[in-house]
Amino acid sequence: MPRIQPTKLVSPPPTNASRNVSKAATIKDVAKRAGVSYQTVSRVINDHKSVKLETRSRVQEAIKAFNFHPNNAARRLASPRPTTIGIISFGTTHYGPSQMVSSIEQAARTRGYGLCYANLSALSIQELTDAIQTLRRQSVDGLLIVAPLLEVESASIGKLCPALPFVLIDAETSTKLPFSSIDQFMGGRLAAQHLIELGHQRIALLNGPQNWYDAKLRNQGWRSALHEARLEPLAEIEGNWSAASGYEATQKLLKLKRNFSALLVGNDQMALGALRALHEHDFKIPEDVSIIGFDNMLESAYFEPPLTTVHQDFLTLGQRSLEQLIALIEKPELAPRMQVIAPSLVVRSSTAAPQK
Amino acid sequence: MPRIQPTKLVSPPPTNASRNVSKAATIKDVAKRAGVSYQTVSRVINDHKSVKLETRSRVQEAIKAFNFHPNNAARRLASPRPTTIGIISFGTTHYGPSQMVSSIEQAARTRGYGLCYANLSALSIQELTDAIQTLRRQSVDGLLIVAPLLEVESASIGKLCPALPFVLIDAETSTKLPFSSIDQFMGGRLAAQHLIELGHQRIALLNGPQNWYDAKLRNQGWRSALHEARLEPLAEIEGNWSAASGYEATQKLLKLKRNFSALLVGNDQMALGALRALHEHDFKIPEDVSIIGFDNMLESAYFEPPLTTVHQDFLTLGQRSLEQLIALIEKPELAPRMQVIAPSLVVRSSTAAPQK
DNA sequence: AACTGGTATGTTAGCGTTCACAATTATTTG
DNA sequence: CAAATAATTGTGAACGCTAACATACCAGTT
Repeated sequence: MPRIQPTKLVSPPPTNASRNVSKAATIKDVAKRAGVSYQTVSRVINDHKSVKLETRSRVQEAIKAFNFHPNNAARRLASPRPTTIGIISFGTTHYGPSQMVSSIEQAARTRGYGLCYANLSALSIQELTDAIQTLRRQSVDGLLIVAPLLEVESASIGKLCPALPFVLIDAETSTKLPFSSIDQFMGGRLAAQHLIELGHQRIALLNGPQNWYDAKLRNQGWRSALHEARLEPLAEIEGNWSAASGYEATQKLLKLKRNFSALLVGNDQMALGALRALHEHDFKIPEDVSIIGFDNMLESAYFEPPLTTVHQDFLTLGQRSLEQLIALIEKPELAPRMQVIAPSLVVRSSTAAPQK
Repeated sequence: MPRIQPTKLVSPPPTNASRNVSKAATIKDVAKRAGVSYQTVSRVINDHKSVKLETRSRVQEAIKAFNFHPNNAARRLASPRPTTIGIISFGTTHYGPSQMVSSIEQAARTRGYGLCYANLSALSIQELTDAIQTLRRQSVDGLLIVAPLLEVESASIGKLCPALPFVLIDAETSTKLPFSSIDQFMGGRLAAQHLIELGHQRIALLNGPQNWYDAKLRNQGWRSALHEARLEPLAEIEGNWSAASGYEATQKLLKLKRNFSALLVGNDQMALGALRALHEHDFKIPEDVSIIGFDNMLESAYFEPPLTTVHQDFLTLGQRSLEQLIALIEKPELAPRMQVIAPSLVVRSSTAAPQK
């Protein structure tokens, strides 16, 4: 028999059913169906020991029936247990950062942490503040910052993150903030030493952008090794990490006619551009010019010729820094303050002894 | 005067102060300081109109003083307003996916949404289920899935995401699930047509991994154009997107001695490997062999020689699919179901008419 | 029989916010 | 100037969960 609608209701509010939003089941729905109190359901969810096996399975069945997922917001609110970490990255279209982000995500998931993500579109305090704000709103329990910050920015993070543990990755910090990185200085030295051992004396530098901490350190590493061998760089020029910039920088370098026999390059992508420029001027690599990159990106073994470079283990770095952050969150007093991973040299076919 | 400790307390529980956790300020603390009710503070936070200017600024001051950030967990719990979207990605070390993830993050931030992130380490239903579960726990309001899922997986997402809006990006779906992509088939056709117009007839295919939807479509696009020109592929071989696999595949192809004059390659990285292999066998590019890639990754303009390829606008794709998801969340009935972006051909120096 | 101690469950009170409404004050209007 | 209206502020409840405590039950001790 059709029910008579009260005439007042011209347009009834859309029911959940009609909007297909069908409010998610809660712990109470599950409890009712399983015939227990909601607290028991909570115990099952959290793997609490003191629940009878039979009750437990009954609850689990109900959970499945409702396709129930505990509401994380409520959980966070009710319990101080940390559940989410935030990651701030910069330049994820570059090889290193993107590697790191995915290894961190992987590690976080296995440790039971969720991940919130913010990306910097520029290296400014403003952007950084924004990103931190965004993540704070997500109420993350800790922050992993994968960005080549310089001292100024690093220092301000402490202020931006009161009462929020964080780990800096590849950032400059003299002030004992917790950080993790690969030893860029050492990497630079490895590269330069390799050229020196081959007998090169006329060496030019193709730097990465000097507002990146990594780029600065690599440069210092190169210089340190050169200096030890009583050499001076023949010329020096700066790119922005891209192959395009490597190409242009090398063109400029060639115009200088300084006649270098080897080129130290800030990363593999710029090295690719450099190779291109040298080829256009009919230089043979490595006979006429030796060239060495940095990063050991997957592709560099297939450059023309395969590139000698410095390998960085981004995966390990990502994992280690996550561990460090979790330690910092869970037992602040025991956490290591800093971690540095050593890079290694990968010799391929773009370097050789100079021709006489 | 030293205070005498009660002897019972052997190890006092660490106070908040000693752990430097100093519980974050809440809306009530702010209210008290500003001399208003907590509701008024809430109004200020949410930009509600009916708050007197003077009161508002008083509250804002208090907010600053406490460095107060609204607790998102509580907010979510109390209000149905969506705040967070989840992104599931695969293969972020590749050019396309990483581009997309960062453009999506950018767009989400400006729209006021936070981003939770999960990465698939493999293309399996298991991994997918895991990732969705992880994001569910974060109680995201919608899902963006950047993964080259095949029909099987796409279909199961509907079941895995009951009552959770999502958009598939670059996934195969015949069943009208909301999705967004770049027209891979058309891209394939563009590439093949270019070679055909140059006069090539002996064309070999270097496919991407055929369990990726993109790779399949590109292949179909190639074949469709070849078929129209009454051509058959001379040979066909499969790589896994990496430069390494492109190198190996090309070596195998060369062993077949099928004497191809042009090579259609599934992406730029494999094309890099192919170039390397061909150079090792002293082929001149493009005189002896023309080669064309896919993606137009930043580096491809600096390959040896600069690579002709198919450009995909990942940034736009990322933004559009975010818009689509937000529409789906906010007004489900008005949201577009699908979006397809056209790719374009970029001609550089790796293609030319075949030698007679 | 009364006590211990364990195991299994239920009850109460928040967590920090927003929502719907009630209450107050200021401003207009007839 | 009273009444009506608008602007502003406050109150109670609710969101879904967990923590801490309270209760009930069952051995096994003394």
